[in-house]
Amino acid sequence: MENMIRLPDDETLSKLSEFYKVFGDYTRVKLLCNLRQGEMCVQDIADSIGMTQSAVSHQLRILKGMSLVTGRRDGKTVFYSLADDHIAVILDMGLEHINE
Amino acid sequence: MENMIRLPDDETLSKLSEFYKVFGDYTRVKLLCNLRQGEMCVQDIADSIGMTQSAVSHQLRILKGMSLVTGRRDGKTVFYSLADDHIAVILDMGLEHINE
DNA sequence: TGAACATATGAACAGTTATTCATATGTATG
DNA sequence: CATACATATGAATAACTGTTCATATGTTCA
Repeated sequence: MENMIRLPDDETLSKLSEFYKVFGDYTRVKLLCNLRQGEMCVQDIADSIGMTQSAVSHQLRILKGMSLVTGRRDGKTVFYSLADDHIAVILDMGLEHINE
Repeated sequence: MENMIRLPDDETLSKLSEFYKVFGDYTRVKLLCNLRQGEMCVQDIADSIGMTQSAVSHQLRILKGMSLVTGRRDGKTVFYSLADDHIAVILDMGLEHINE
């Protein structure tokens, strides 16, 4: 019965929905797919997805808050990358799902 | 370079974010976790997650529209279940992620 | 230290979304 | 066919969310 998972408690479910919510926005998912290729700095992300620096920074804060990305400062610039493998797997599952 | 995935085009990204958006709601994710255990009818879902029949039905329509669940009618009642394995994998990845 | 650059943040507005309530549709059975 | 039951749907409202604009913080280098 490996497939049987107990129903998570309310707090876990709440965190879970907050976690997925982060993927549920065009800008953020585009941002994540960009980072899937490797780390990028804020302005390059902004240019790549056609968004202002401010908007990207706001979104990065959300992504960082949910531990989807991590930032690494190098002088003036901050380089962001995906926090862990779960994120890439979720992106892949999503892409597979919509390609059916 | 198995890990290298081309950046999806805008339409794909849009679909992708719409897909994840469905997970990004407490009621829906609770609903999905319930269905993870096996198929359920609408009223039982409503009772289980403490929500009105109407609210659940509205959410199920969204979930069905995005092919996250499928419905099977048996007489008066309709039984819903997860549409495919991607959904369960995504739920598992999410749970693993927040338990860290 | 002061100027220039990269990033972060706060407030406000516009657009979106989930629930509720009322009601409609679909199905079985007397 | 009429009633009862399960589910679905439409409209309205209240709450939430993402972007913009202005500005603040942090960092380098002359």
